[in-house]
Amino acid sequence: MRLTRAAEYAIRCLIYLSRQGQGRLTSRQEIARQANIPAHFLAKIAQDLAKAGLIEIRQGARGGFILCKDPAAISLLEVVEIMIGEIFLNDCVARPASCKVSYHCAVHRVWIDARDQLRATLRQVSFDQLLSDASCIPVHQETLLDTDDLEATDASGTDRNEPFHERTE
Amino acid sequence: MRLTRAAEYAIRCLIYLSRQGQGRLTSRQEIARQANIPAHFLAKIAQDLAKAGLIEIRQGARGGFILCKDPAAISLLEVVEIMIGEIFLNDCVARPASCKVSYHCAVHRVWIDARDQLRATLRQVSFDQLLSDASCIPVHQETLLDTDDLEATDASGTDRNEPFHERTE
DNA sequence: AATATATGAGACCTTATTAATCTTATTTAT
DNA sequence: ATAAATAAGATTAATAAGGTCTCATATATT
Repeated sequence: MRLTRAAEYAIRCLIYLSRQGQGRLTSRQEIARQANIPAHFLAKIAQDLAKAGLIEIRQGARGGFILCKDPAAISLLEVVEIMIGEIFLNDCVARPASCKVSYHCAVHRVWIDARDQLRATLRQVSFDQLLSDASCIPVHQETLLDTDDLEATDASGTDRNEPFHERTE
Repeated sequence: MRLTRAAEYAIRCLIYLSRQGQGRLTSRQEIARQANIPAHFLAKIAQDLAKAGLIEIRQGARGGFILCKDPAAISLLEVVEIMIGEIFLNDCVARPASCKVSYHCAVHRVWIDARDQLRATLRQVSFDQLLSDASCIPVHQETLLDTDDLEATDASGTDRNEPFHERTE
């Protein structure tokens, strides 16, 4: 009963883009590096986010991602469910057909309530509330030095606390 | 983000045993058949429940499971966490070490809150509240006629829905 | 004591999901 | 035209879920 990595990465990606500001283009490589997301994996995640209309993907040289919506208008629930599908906490809620008596079932009702509550909690959180300095990813500080063909150096995330040091080859 | 089948089966098993009443022995086969649980799988699940002290397992001829606690004293949360481990909704809550700034992280706080809320909801539900007629498993159907050679049928239908059955040691 | 009946414990297997990665396009700035 | 970037989907590796099987052990009955 755990969020997937893809969803966590999507949240990190959107936090990063929200900090950049709506409408501003950021390269996939930069996001991958700064938010510590495997670059190729991020490409796939971005496709889901684009399909849902949260970001626009710009191809070609100097391409990247652009946040389409106001961070205040994007809820955490929205992003989570784009990535993992609608939240259900148990099977008989997800597929009522699998449970003949579901409507009357006491257990069923508990899970319905729990689910509704969880979704409400996540729905109340929007991305403008998630931009505080000490968030999951380091605050971007114009590290626009060109690292060319460098893929996200996974490197055990040693740069997560020090996002501002120059990458001296 | 879904409950496992093992946990759903455990809940069904305990509902069945709760209906039988605390202290009353019921064979694994009967529970498996009535609550629609693969019998061998139930054996494995029962071991977890026994280890946690919820049931006692009686081996040998005329063996089976015995509910050790008052259904009112068993919470849904307890059973769920016996089966799937402590509930965490995301990784950085489960393993704070994986997230260097977790204490200050806004996203982290949301998941902490959501988790606490979910656990509180499940904690409030006890098994005596889950015995209503139209629950996930049928109420005491005496359809034990199909399997002839079975004699663990426990003589007559004295298993009414008395929550507090006298302990017949 | 011998036998039949039950479950215990854990190894084993199969399938599904997760988490990436790789490869071959396609698009765009210069 | 070329290099720089992402698109899209196939492929792979690792992990977990869900269930099955086998041998061991315990108990009631004869």
